[in-house]
This record gives sequence, structure tokens and C-alpha cells, in this order.
Amino acid sequence: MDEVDLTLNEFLCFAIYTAEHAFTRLYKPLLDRLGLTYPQYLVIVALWEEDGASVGRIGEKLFLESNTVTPLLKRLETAGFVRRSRNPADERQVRIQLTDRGWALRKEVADVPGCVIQATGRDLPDLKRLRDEICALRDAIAAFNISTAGRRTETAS
Amino acid sequence: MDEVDLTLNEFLCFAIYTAEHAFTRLYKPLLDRLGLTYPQYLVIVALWEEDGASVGRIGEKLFLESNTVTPLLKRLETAGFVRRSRNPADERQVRIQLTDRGWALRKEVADVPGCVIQATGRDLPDLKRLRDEICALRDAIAAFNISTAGRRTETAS
DNA sequence: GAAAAATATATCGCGCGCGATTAAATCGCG
DNA sequence: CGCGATTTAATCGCGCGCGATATATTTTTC
Repeated sequence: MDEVDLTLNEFLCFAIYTAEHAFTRLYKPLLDRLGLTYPQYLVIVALWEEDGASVGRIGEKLFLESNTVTPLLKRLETAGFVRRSRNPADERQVRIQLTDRGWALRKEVADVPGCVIQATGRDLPDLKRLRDEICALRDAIAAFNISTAGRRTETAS
Repeated sequence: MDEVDLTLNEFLCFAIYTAEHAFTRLYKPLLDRLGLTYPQYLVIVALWEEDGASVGRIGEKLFLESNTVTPLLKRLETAGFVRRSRNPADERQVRIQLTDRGWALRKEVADVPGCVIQATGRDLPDLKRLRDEICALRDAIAAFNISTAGRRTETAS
């Protein structure tokens, strides 16, 4: 029965929504000079962690489906940052490997994280704490999404 | 000089990015039954707060530009939730007004906030604290974006 | 070993977010 | 009043995120 305020600024989700845009706008000029979008940057970072990952594995790391990742990877391939090849051991899988150019980005983005941290005006322990809280929130919501996935039609009252 | 980890899960921005998607997926089935997308829902909430707002005012509230808001409002108009009309006092402005159908949504979404709160598995004070922290973070980044807007070309080095 | 089920990726359409640009109305300054 | 500057929306193109679906490969089952 506890009345919930139907005001935009009351919503945590709205805060996250607008914060996400603020980060994208912050990254834009930093990544433009490398010819990367923010999601493309995330894929590159994922590949630095795990070069040769499959399309599905990259999607798993980024919480995205193949219908998003596949075209993104094709653009990265066209730009010369990655190579795409079928896995001989399982021809269903497509293996994504960084090119020399893809590895070279690692040096070129070296100052980016520092710049982003500076923009937040906070220290690292504080940012890590906040990150952990948001990850926990995300995981709780994702778990809820899965647990209710079967009974969508009865959600109303 | 302090070395920053170039790992996906280290990034606060990545946490925000994935949390934003988790929220969108959470809202999807709740809003589908009303024929609204999540950004459309935000616009409707903004109009409950301020019916008759201009396109620019709505963009201001949602941190969006007219090139995003205009087509979104046209879709809401087509769906019958809002009316769009020029402001007679200033013909440059387009005034957005909720229709009866738009106001009626207020009752139909009554259970949505509660459902979202439940999904987070947290209590209201905790959520409000987190929301305030994220808003502060967003505002810090947005201020930084503005303050450095003029000297984008020298950010390297 | 052949058919059925499961898995991995790709394709298509649509809505959003935004940079760049355009068009129209208003404002300001002489 | 007149004309340039400013303000407000709208348009266009592109990349992303995703639901729905298709295709190809592998695994399972009988």
C-alpha cells in the first residue's frame, strides 16, 4: 500500500538512464579520435581480456545478444581492428581475433580511463564501491528478469 | 602514474551501461501491455508532472535533444497519448498535451514502480540513497562535459 | 546412422540517441 | 522599421539494442 511517487527524479532507473547517456557523451570525444564508438570500445576491451573469443562469448561478457554483436563486429572488422573466422573445431562458432591494429589501440587509449575518472571528481575506492553496488543491483534485476520470464502475462494485478 | 586496470568489470561506466540495459529489460514486459517503450514512458511521466510542456522542455527534463524527442513525440501522438500544437504566444514552440488516454495511463502503470522496486530486492531508503549518488555522479560528468567542450582537440597527451 | 533437438550465428525491422544541418519564428540593436 | 543574430523544432543518416526469425552445424535419441 505504500504510495510510490510517480515523479521522474524519484526513479533510480531514470538516474541510471541519464547517467548512461552522460558517460557516452563523455567518451565520445575521447574515442572519436580512434574511430571507435563506446560499445565498440567495450568489445575491444573484452578482446584484450580474451582474444579469440566467440561471438557468443563476447555477448555474454557484454550482456548482449548476437543480433547486436554480429553487426558491431562486422564494423570492427571493416575498420581493421578484428578478424572473424569460423572455429574449425565447431563450425557454428565464429572466433574473433584482434589484429595488430586492434592491439595497438591499447596504447592509444591509455589516458582514457584516467580522463574518465577525473571527470567523476571522485577517488578510486569510492568509484569501486559505487561500481560494486551498481553491479549488485544489475545482477538482482537480471535474476528477477529470468525468474519471472515465464509468467509475463499474469504480471497485471 | 597510477596504473588503471583495463578490464571490463573494473569500469564504473560499464556497470552503468549494463544496469541500464537490465532496467530496460525489466520494464519491457510491464510497458508492452500499455504499448509504451521505456523512453516513451519517461516522457509520459514528465508530462504528468508538467502537462503542456514544450518539446525543448521535455528534452531538458530527460537530458535529450529535439532530434530524439521530436520523433518520439510523433509516435506518442500517433498512438493517441498526446496532442502536439504550436504555442500561439511563440510559434517556434510546440506544446505537448496529454490526451485523456495519456492521463488514463496513470492508473494503468500504478503497479509498475512497486514491481521495479521489488525486482531490486532493496528497501526505499537504500534505493533513494543510490539514486542520489548516481545523480550526483551524472551531474559531475555533465558539468565536466560542458567545461571541456571547447578544447576537445587537445585532450590527447 | 537418420531424424529430432539443441546450439551458434546471422538477418530484418523498428525505436532510440545523436551529430550535422535546415527552416521558421522571435529578438535585439541601430 | 529593418536586418542580422538567436532560439526552437524538425530532418537526415548512422550505430546500437532487441524481438522475431532463419540458417547452418552439432548433439542427442532411438
